[in-house]
Amino acid sequence: MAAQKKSKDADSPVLWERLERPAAAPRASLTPQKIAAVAVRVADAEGFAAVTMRRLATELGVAPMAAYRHVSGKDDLWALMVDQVTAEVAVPDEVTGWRDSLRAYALANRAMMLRHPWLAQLPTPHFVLTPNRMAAAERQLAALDGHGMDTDTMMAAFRAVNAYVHGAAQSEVALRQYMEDNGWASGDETRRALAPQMTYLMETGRYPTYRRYALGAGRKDDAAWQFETGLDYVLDGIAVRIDG
Amino acid sequence: MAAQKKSKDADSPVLWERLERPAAAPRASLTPQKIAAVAVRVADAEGFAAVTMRRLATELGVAPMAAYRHVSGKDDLWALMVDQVTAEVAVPDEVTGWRDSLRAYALANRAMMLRHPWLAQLPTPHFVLTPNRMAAAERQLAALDGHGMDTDTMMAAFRAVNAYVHGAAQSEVALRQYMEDNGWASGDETRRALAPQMTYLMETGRYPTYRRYALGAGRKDDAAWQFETGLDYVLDGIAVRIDG
DNA sequence: ATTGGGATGCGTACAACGTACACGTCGCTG
DNA sequence: CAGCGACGTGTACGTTGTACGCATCCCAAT
Repeated sequence: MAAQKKSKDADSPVLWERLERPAAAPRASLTPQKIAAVAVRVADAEGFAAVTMRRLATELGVAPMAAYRHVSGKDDLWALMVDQVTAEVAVPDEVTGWRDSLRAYALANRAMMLRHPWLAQLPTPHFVLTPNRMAAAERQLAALDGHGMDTDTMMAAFRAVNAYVHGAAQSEVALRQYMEDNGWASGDETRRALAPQMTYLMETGRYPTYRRYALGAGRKDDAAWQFETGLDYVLDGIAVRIDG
Repeated sequence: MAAQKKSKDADSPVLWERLERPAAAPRASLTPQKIAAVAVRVADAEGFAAVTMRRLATELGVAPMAAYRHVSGKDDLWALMVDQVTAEVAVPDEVTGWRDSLRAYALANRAMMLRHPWLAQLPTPHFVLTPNRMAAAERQLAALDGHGMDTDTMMAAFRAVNAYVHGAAQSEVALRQYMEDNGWASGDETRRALAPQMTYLMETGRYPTYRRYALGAGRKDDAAWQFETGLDYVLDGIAVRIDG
């Protein structure tokens, strides 16, 4: 039953093939960082779904399986991608005071997430214990220190800001993506497209307060204002524990 | 060129096969709701990854492609799943006052997300305009109404709570999953496992404030306290605009 | 100089997935 | 009872993640 072994050894019939080989590949061309960098570039440009191991391989000019020597799989890759973009979030040293510091951190974080929308679609926030994250935490905890909060409370404050920022940025990204997927370029256009469903819902009479918002609000498309307003709530709430 | 048509008609050689057929399938056994319900059950029990079209089919006792008559694909399915669990978040009518109302909403939402951890891993929050979501929004906006905020501000407050809840619950789920994936059952066990990395980081001397937290904090494992403390920040921040 | 071994990249291969498409089969309505 | 639309089935294709063994290279010790 044993079929003859595939013979592609030395003097095989297709010897000439061997002359076509890349001959002497430059070694150590791959590193986890390079792979992650390419992955981030692809994700930024074409979305999360475009990041496949094969795609990265071709992008790196390398065989499909090559990357597996450096990352154990997609999970690893995601963690590296997250770590890389996390490094982009920095608060300048000039910023002092707990409130300015947290605020700058939040804004930088939002900007980063809007630059890398795929972050919001990662299977699970790979928050792991990375130096970049630790540095951010230390910076903010230090800013909160010395105002009479115990360490638990300080961490809770930092966490609260983080949670808000993450949630708000995520919903912002989701809205943008939803609009893009449907080809709606502006808030007005979106509302026009959604008008039928909306008027149907409104005519049930069950949403009077929402109706007033839909008709009368003026900041419906001002994502930055919405983000900062919400952020101010969080910061004000922290201020109550600190200053008051 | 046309090859002979596949003949599995009436008097085919394998006539007997036909006797094995399910004979008279009860009709209209599938509905989008039933499909979504099964999907939610599978996701709850075995995680997001276990929800495949084929799995749902076998679970429903039906051929792999059957479900596609009722949902256009996975995206549709996800939207239905989200809508279904969204219905679980309800604030009892007895609850009055903007703060109690928002608080109850937030807690119910967190509980729901912990019951359905896969929600945090959905490719993108399918927040769409569903009746369930509209009802929740109306309820909270109404609670916020009559305190001198304009509609933009009211919506910003609701959104802020939503963003915080979503972000906080998501990170809570992520932590749980991370621990589960590594087989760590408690916070202590987790810290023991992570101790090497942690002491390494601490010995760099770059994280003094974090160090104090790691050594001295007492609420590190009290997820509910952390959630509610952060929530109180948000609510306090809103209170500033309302009460004074 | 030789040679061995560990690190790196390649090729093949497989199972599982989403889903397109054409087909049988049912129940209802004329 | 004829036919038509809704429903479930079967087959099939392209894509994905990745296991596994082999080929090749660099470096170090002889």
